[in-house]
Amino acid sequence: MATAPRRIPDATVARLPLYHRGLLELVRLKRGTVASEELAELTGVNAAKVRKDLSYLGTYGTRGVGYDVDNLLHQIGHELGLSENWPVAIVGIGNLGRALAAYGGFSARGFRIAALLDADPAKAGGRVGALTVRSIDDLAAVVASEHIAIGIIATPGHAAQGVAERLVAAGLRSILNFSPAVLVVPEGVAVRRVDLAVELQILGFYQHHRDITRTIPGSANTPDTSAIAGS
Amino acid sequence: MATAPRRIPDATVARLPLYHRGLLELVRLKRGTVASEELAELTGVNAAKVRKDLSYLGTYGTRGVGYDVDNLLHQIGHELGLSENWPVAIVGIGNLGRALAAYGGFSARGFRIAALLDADPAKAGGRVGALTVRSIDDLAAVVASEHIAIGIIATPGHAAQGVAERLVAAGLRSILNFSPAVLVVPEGVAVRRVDLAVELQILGFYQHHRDITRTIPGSANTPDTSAIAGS
DNA sequence: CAACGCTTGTGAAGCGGTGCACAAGGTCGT
DNA sequence: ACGACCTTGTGCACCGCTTCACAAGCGTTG
Repeated sequence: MATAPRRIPDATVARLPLYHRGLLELVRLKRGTVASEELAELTGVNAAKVRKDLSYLGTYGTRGVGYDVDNLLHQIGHELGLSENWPVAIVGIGNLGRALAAYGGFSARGFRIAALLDADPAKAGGRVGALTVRSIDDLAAVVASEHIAIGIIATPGHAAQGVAERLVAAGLRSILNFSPAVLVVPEGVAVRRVDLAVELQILGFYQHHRDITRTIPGSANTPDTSAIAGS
Repeated sequence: MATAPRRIPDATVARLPLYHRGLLELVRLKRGTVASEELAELTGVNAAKVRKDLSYLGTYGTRGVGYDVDNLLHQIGHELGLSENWPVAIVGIGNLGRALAAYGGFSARGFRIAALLDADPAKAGGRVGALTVRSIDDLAAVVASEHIAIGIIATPGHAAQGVAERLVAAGLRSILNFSPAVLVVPEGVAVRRVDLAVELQILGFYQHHRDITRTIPGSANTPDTSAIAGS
């Protein structure tokens, strides 16, 4: 009944969803057990790392056999708090907010879009799928009545900090920020930032430097670009 | 004229876009110079880290004064290959693909959506903003004629690997993958994966564990949650 | 022109994560 | 029942990144 005693490293936490998805795939294929080697290949992770990661959750494997797919899936789901079916609110119903609201991938992975909010009075009252867009002023009421656990910010950058403060004031402690702004929040509030342009810029850097080194045949000793493909 | 001699660590590369955006903000505020301490606060990064990161680019700061905003912005932009104005193709014009196509943030950061592609014949020929959706079968021709440098995959997971292979076959070496699939690509091809559900699941983990430890008053010694807010 | 204050740039220590290599401990066939 | 085989779980060495602390260097002021 006791939770796993060990503290789980952040890097491992970030990979658990990956394993979770891989296991979902294996369930679909009716596979009963899986070896770390196979799960590693499926998720693009080193096999030793897979075993070490899973060992943090407890001893759920069987030596000589592998891991029971159903059981492992359940354990990881439990660790991620997936059974909670977290209600999520999206703030900012522009192009991105609408796309997120319509994205089917969330419900299959333990999340339910429970509310849509926007500051624009013209948008309030409009419908997106099965939900009605509400005013940001109703935030506190919506968070309470829908038991919202996680807030997604999909506003322009200049509005993000203000929205974050209102989310925190409403009691939320988990924020997913799609705006390019860097949020300042009180200690204890978790923020993850996904900046679409940043991802492109990182790719741009490597592309640019590949181009440069290719035009300089002298220094073409390929300094381990495998790290790129591996990331 | 020579490029900075030192190899730039991956972790630093991932932060350069952050600094770049912070500097854009400072330009807007007409600030002439900026100290590492201030840039650190603006980007949520440790000041020593800022200095070390910038030192990889060369010596662009002035002791006792700080960094010249315009110059530093230019240097980082150059390092990121930003002046290239990379032409980008989006494959998969569903909700997410359309939102990405309409996202204004790209053009301001050195990227231009130059082509939209989809496998669904019903979608080909349709218009999104100023662009016409083309068939995925035209991929090679489009990449060549538009000089596409980066491909964005916004298809469902089951189609992603196939699309990736076609992108690589067309000569692309940089892929941004929004599908939940883990792509297998040849060495030398850079892939970055942004899984929206994964980000939520990571938040779910921390939320879940906060809830657990809060209900167990004994172990409430707050083991450095600043790492959460800091990430 | 010299002394002072401020900020950079970096040596070095510390930390977390990775990956190897192997013992421990199962299963399966005979 | 026993031995061969397989896969987990983990100790350990390594590596890259982070962070501190401070000397070096620039501008400014008296």
